[in-house]
Amino acid sequence: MSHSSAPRKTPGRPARISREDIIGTARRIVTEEGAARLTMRRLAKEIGSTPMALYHHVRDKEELLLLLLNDYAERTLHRPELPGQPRERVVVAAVAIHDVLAACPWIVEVLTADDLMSTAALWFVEQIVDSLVECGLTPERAVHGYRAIWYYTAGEILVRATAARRRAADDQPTYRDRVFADLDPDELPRLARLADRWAELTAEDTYLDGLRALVDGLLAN
Amino acid sequence: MSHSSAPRKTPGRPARISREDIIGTARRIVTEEGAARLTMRRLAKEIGSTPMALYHHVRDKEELLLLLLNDYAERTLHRPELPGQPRERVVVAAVAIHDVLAACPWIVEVLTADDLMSTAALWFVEQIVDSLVECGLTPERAVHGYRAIWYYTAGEILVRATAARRRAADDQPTYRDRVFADLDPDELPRLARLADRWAELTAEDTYLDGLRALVDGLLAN
DNA sequence: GCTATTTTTCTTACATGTATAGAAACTTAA
DNA sequence: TTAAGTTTCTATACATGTAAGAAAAATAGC
Repeated sequence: MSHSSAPRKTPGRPARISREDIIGTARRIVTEEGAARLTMRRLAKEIGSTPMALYHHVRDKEELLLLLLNDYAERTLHRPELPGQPRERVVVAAVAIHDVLAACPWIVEVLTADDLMSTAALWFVEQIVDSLVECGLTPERAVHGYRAIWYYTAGEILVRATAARRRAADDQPTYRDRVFADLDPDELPRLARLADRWAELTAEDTYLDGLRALVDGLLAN
Repeated sequence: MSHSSAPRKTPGRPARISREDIIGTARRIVTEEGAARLTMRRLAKEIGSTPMALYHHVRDKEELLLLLLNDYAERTLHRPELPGQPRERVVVAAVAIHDVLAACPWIVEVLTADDLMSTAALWFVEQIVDSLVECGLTPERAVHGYRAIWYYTAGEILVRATAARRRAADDQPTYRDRVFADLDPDELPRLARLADRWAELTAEDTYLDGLRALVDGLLAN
């Protein structure tokens, strides 16, 4: 842990842990035992330090999770072959981001980030914005289009992940199930008729369909 | 608080607090002092009970917040005049839901709900699904279309609310600002050229534009 | 070498959500 | 009247994130 040569230059007590240590250990805990086991105390013990020492390297636990998300993106988000048609490029880039994030359940707590900001993810943002421009949108509308895609993508992941978590935690039927069980067919005829198929229909993965619709709509002008 | 007449029928110790008491008091605390001040201890004290007594009426704090959200929807989500054209109906119904939710910042913590499920909100869901069918979609595709709209709407609110919260908490420039400050123009030319306008562009409210694009795309087949 | 300064770490303490165990207050049946 | 059963409430305890400030370990100036 100590560096014998190369006299230090900065004053102050030398750090015994680094942000990289923290992220690396946190990643190990999360991948081995799940995000629920990642506590500041546990992390500190694993590193051989104290909980409050961590707070000199990360602002709070949320920042730690964001760093973890960037780290995860950096090592899992590989650049795919993008198709030649710009419209398809948008779809493929968005799907790539979506699939990597959706495979990572603990992400929910931080996915409300403004944008994806790891340098790995930025390449995808670039591809999306650039392809939208190539399709004829102004740069401004291309940025807005990318944002709409991001809203849709983040929303899909968040809503589905939360629903899955609630289903896993509950043995009883959901609140939603109870509400749908006794809909008034006069007040809400369409929903009443669909009630018994609602769970099945909303369980289907229609991310790609919605994405294509959104992209088509964005480019329709 | 005591009911003199009408002999009780249920065995067991009579309840001193009700779910309605809890929700009502919680609503008062949240509207008067903000969601951050709503703690189980504070709520219990305000009601004149103990924290753990609340747990016989709500499963946990998350359920309390969900109940609070439904309560809020019930009293704020009024049915608007819907236009005659079904496509416009979809847009107007979605915007109505969006605007009510977006005006309610504390909602973020529970907005990852599967769907909106208050009876007030269900009317809007009915309108959206029914209008999509009237536009020619099958009922199945209409449900999927509604879900896409919900993903987009929830995502927009969550992402924007979280971004606003982070901006409010931070005096320093955001992580995003720092990343955008030194983009490599060779690697990410489009983003580099837009860098200094990114904050401004993403701050614009383009919910309606994105919604119209999505609806157009959903109906384009 | 001694002191001041700076940076990191450690100690202690608090607020919060909630699990657990059991007491209290009812109704019903014997 | 008492015993059993049921529901609600209370007391206590624990894990967690993190604020506040003391302590430690380095450099810089004298």
